[in-house]
Amino acid sequence: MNIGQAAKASGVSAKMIRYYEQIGLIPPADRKDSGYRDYSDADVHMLRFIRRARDLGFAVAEINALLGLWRDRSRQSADVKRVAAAHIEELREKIASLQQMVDTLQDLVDCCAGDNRPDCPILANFEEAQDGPQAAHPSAGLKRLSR
Amino acid sequence: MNIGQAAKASGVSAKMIRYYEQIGLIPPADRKDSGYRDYSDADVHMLRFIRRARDLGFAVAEINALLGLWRDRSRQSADVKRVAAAHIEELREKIASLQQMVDTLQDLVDCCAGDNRPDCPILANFEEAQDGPQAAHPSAGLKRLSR
DNA sequence: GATGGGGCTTCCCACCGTTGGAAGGTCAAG
DNA sequence: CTTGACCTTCCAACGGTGGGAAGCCCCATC
Repeated sequence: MNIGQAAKASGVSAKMIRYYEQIGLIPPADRKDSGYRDYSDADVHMLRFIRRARDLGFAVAEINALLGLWRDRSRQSADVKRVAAAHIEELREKIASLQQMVDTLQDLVDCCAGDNRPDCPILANFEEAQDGPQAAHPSAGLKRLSR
Repeated sequence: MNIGQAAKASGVSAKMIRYYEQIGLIPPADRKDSGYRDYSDADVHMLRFIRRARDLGFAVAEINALLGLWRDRSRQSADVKRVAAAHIEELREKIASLQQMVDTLQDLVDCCAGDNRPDCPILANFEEAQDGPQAAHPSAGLKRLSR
């Protein structure tokens, strides 16, 4: 199976499949004599797994952990649950931070006449507001996975 | 005033100040004979404005628009309001998408025993789930601002 | 057998915002 | 004069994804 077929079957673009291979998230694909990558149904299955995890917002490094658990038939579901719960927590924090922005902005917007006069509490706030929260950023990067 | 002072006073890092200048979000700073950038209180004021806007999640392109309105003494508050409202909408969509992930994941986590056995509904779902939503992506990039 | 078209290969570049570092010039205090 | 803190420019990286060029491969059709 060529990379294009695997892409269609898994929902992961050919570009991303090559990228995942490059960073070591997935093992190097077999090659045909022509040099073309050759994918099995099992490979596609794995790609679908990855796609699902990405759709749920897992970062590549987290997916790497999940893939490890997935392949490990003697895993403990507690480990999977822990990874998922941690991710939920990250998502909730992101949501809270975004929601905070929305609340602040909505207050400002509600105070703004929104007419043809120049006076605007939104701009006024932007001018005057003191040092903000400068939201802690996540970091936790992956440089190169396994291998 | 050196860039370091301006950074401290505005809450925008020196690195970012140079970057904002480079992409044209802010005009090139005056230079002293030494070649050092020289900032006025007005410059710092503008940087604080930018910082506030970034803290509220505005993208650089949006800040560019806001800065234009800020400088325009004959602006109409309706224009500002429109930009802010549009941004709120973006934020809400992002939140909704994140919340959707949380909901799905929470259901899965709730179903997971989280013990020492390998059976895990989370992994099972990742294996089986059909084609997901593949969330529409925002795009709308800034290549180079003004000038 | 030749030609064409579509898929595959690798490679580099872009996005966005931010941080880090290297190599060198400047400034102020000791 | 030396030291150290600051400034300058340039280059690279991070996450993940898409775009495109140059060249090879495979298959079908003439």
